[in-house]
Amino acid sequence: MRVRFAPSPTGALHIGGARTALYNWLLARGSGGTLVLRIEDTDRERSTPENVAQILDALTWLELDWDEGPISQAERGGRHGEVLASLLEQGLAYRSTATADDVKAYKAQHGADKGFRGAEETEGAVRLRVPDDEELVVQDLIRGATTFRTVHLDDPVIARADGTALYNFAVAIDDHDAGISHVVRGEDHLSNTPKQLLVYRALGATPPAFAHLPLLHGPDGKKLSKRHGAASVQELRDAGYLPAAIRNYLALLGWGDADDETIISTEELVKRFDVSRVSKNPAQFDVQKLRWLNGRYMRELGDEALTAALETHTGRTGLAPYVAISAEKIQTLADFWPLAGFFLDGPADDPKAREQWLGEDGRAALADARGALAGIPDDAFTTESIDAALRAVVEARGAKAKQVFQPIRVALAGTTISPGIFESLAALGRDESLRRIDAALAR
RNA sequence: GCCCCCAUGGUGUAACGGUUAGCACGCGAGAUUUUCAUUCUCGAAGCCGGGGUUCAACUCCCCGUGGGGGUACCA
Repeated sequence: MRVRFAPSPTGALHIGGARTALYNWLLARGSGGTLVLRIEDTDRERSTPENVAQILDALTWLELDWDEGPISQAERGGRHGEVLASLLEQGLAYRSTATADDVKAYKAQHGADKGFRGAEETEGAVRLRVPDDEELVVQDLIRGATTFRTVHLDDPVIARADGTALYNFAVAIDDHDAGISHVVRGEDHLSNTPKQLLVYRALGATPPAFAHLPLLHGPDGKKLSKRHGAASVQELRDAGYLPAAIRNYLALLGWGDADDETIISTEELVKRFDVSRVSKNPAQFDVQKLRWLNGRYMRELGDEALTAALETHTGRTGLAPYVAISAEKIQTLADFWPLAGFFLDGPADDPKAREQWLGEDGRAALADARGALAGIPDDAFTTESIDAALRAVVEARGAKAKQVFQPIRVALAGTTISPGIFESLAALGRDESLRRIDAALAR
């Protein structure tokens, strides 16, 4: 089995593209086949080296490796020209200067459902001759057979007037030459497939097996965009998601197993993935579920690996003491700093928190707490001893726990949200804790 | 307009002719609790509509409706 993945070099790797890449990868890895990466760079505007590099970078970060490629248009141009000349010579294609308006006029005359048939000229773009009335059947691994009648099909332009190949022509030749057996791509290509089938036929080649994936939408049913959380793999990376979590989420977004488990390792995914079970419905990207899943993956990482990931993501070091006590409170790597940054950068400034918890009562409680904490020797400043000391303060004051704990929290973190208060004090150390409490008391 | 695809709760999916229509996220309630979370328990919420076929239809067929895609000298 030879599977090919052919992203378009638009710069960012869109989530839909990432899912397509994943499915191709799972298919190839699951079958012990080969994954061929080809860049669909027949578009002259978009195919910049920078854009191609970005796509490759995103795939690498997602840990979706490939066996061959990337193959690009530059190295294929000669071959495309060869085939083109041959088709022209055989009369399977012809030159035409017909424009989109000419096609419209043709339909106005012959009927809206009649495909455009041009007259042969000596110059212009190259169009493929489409048979009069024939049924072209796309055998799709997901949808079964889809029939297109050639009467409805316009003679497609396969090359520009300057002889450079267009997508529908180039893909077929490239895939055929690369010996591709499976083409898995977005549903937006389904309607183009009959044109490609015609190219395969002109080549005298057997077409590969196709699988057209449903498209992805944002929460509002519209096209996925940045305001939906993230639209590209690059954005997901910046937002602090883990590749493994994204792979798991994407796999489940449009595919389901008979035993419906939610958390599936990539290894397990490779074993179980089956293209024919891919859903036919377009799916909406749900950031909430991705966040939840990512949280699970982060906690499964363990303190050491999570610390490493967080240090890479934040660009800071010495995070280890704060990671373990924060892990259960964050869902993405980006969630960490707002929660635990105060350990290293000092308390945040939240006037509302101060107002609510450092009023007269709060300060009194804080003063008592300070006394209790100061009574703990420096080498015994542990979660346990802090716990005991503070609970004694709560009891002595006849207060509710939060009436004592929240003022301390605000003194240390500046906000009302932080890791556990005993753990936070212990992580900060006796001296720094007392210093921050004094500072809060002095305000 | 024309061509093609699709249709299970808010979201992603499972069941594929006979089930109280399952699971997960989210949501609501409760338990745990020092905040926020985590974890656990319980709950609300679904087969687009109409015709067939069949003893029986979410499952098969047709029509309608709705959504999506294509219709470029883009990919």
